[in-house]
Amino acid sequence: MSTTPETAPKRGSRLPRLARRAQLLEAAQEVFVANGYHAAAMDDIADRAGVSKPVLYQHFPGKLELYLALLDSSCDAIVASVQDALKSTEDNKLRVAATMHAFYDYVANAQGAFRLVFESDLTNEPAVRERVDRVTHACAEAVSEVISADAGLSREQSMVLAVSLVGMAQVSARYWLGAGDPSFPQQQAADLVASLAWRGIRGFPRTDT
Amino acid sequence: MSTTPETAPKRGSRLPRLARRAQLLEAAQEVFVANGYHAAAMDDIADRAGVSKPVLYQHFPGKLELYLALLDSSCDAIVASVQDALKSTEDNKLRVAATMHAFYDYVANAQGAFRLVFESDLTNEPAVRERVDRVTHACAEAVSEVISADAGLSREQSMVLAVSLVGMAQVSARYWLGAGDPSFPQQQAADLVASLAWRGIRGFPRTDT
DNA sequence: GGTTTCGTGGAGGTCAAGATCGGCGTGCAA
DNA sequence: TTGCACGCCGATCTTGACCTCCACGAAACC
Repeated sequence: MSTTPETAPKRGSRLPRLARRAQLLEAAQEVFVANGYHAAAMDDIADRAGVSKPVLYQHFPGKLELYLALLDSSCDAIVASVQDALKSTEDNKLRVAATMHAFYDYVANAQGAFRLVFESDLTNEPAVRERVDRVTHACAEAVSEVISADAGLSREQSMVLAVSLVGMAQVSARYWLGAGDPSFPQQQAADLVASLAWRGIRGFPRTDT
Repeated sequence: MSTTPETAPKRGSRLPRLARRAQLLEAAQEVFVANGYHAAAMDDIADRAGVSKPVLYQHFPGKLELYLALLDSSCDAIVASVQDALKSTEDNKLRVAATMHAFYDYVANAQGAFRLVFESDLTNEPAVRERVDRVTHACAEAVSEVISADAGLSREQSMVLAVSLVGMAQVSARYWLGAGDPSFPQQQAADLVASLAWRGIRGFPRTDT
């Protein structure tokens, strides 16, 4: 009848509010990444954090807000990473490589946070859709500025090219991660795709065959 | 305007089994495309088809099976389209262009069936994940054969490049469709991205700067 | 050391959505 | 004309997940 008298590792320990919130966010990210939004239950998140559900609801108004908090972090992370990569040099070839590596780093690390952005199962929710689209748009816009500055293309044209490069990075990085081939390391894959991107984009708008 | 010009779905009219099934599939595709899997209710699908829910369950065992039937059609369509495009010529530059146009055609037409493949919100379901991954894999493999035949790269390398090109086509086509800019027609966008892809992939494995 | 306060925990309400049963009407055959 | 068979519909059930209510215990303060 009585619960285990000896103190469980985390069960029952009181934490400062911010620490508790951080712990809840971490637990929620693990569950959302592993199961997606719909298959993730608030019970699972609370259990994973070692607390009960009311505690969760004292920190977040609902499941959607909890998800959006994590999604915002993930979106900000990848966008900032890409922007930093683009600002890291003035050599466009190195820029392409740095940006490609930024995508691969993000996919390979960040505890799978990329799944929240690139594999969300809540894209019908307008708030989610808006954030996910914003990531592609922001990354592409940063790339597009570099393209249009050097190539003299129209805004729509350079945006389509930029989105193409972003899609290339995003899809290939996810494929590389899913393949999980240890004989094909991250650096090598990212460099290969970066060379593909650079060969494609350099020299625009030359139209030779 | 409704996209059903002639079929008069009168409430209470009896249809042959196959015709009814086709009608149900069409209605289900509209609802799934518009709302995604989770937000789509079986009631909505039945209403859209002008029948009641029991009829739906007499044709399909459950919601998942109905979805998978549609998903299979969409997957087969895009894979076949890409394979046809690759077989349509022996000139690799034209191959790239034809394949890119295949993606753009698929996204622009097919009543939004591409959403089932590229924007599914049921990727946590293994059966769905398997089919969606299979599309990218099959398309990339077809592209990869052409690449490795001409470039002498390893299988893993040519697959990563092929997946990159597929991702480029897929993401840029969806972006172009979402932008909905009438002054930037499909043909022009597809050609632009095709030229990006061709500049990138031609001449591999040259490694000059 | 006692009291007060606040956070925690288990048990429960509510509701939406997938999945199913008793009437009903139509068309065919005798 | 009339009985029969078959497919369709309204109404219902159940499940599962999000979201709160009543006891307990630990910390803080005088």
